[in-house]
Amino acid sequence: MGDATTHDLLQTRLDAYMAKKGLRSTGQRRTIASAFFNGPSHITIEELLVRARQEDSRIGYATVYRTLKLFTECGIASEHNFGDGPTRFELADEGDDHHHDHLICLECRSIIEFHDETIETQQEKIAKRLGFEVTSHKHEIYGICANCQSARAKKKR
Amino acid sequence: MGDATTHDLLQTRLDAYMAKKGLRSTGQRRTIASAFFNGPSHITIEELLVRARQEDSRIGYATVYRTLKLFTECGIASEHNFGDGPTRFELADEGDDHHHDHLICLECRSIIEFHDETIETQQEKIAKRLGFEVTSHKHEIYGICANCQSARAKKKR
DNA sequence: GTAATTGCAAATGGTTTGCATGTAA
DNA sequence: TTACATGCAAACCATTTGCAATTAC
Repeated sequence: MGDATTHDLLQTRLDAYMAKKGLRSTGQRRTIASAFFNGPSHITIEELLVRARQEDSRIGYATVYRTLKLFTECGIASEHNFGDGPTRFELADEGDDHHHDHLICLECRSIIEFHDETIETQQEKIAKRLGFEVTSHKHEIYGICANCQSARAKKKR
Repeated sequence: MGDATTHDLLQTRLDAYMAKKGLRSTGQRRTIASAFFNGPSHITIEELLVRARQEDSRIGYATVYRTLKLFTECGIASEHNFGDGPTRFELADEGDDHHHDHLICLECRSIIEFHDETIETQQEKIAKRLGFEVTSHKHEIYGICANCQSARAKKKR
């Protein structure tokens, strides 16, 4: 993840989607896409706006919202809300077999990604048993990360 | 779930929490508690307000919010937001071993609960491997329920 | 040329809060 | 009698939308 190949793939998917829908490749969209591809993961609209404005200071709030909605629709971005503040966006997984979920530290708000085939499989089994056709899922584990645990232990001493 | 025993248990936990914090047992709180215990699961603040007002028409919006925050804090309610509209509340599970998660139909918005020990265990394993101390988790599967699938099939015919 | 796109500001929806009044203990 | 609780309206925050001006194709 994060290499040129991934970006190319996602860029291609975006281009295809825009072509199919008759959408236009504008300067703002290109700037926001670049900020999104090159910025940190789990980025917010606000953070993205700051980065995009370094390229083009006239970019507006609503445009970033609209553009990220577009990215999500076409499948190159996925959104998560981890229960505090605003929605965060990340590059989409490249396929079902690459899907990842998150552990979120309630103290420092750091985010760790994990992938677990056992859970994915089990989930499918449950859905099938209940006659459910799965579209997507959200699996978030909240807790205290290793770092914050030792910081706490230190404080107590 | 839903039997008198469960309610008694939760009521006791609520009373204990209020006593400990020096909070008062008011008419509004009793009314809202009763509406929550006897109403449908996955209820919204709005729905709860309507029900509570059948008992006491002067109950305000903010009071229901504040009361359900109290219920959540003391552990008798748990909240979920399934991505559309407002937060929904349900009676808390009675222990870690009873924890359940949700399947949500994107078409009819029905909610199915499931419990899976394999997933719970696997989740713990992942957290431990990453040095994470788990506080809570959220596992939601979104898709199309059996009913809506057959309704779709019928439409196509 | 024309339909898509943008920026802005205003609107929205869910939730929280300040404050004067009411009430449980 | 004195905190705590309540109702109301206003504030808040993230997000969406209407619209006139702009721009890609």
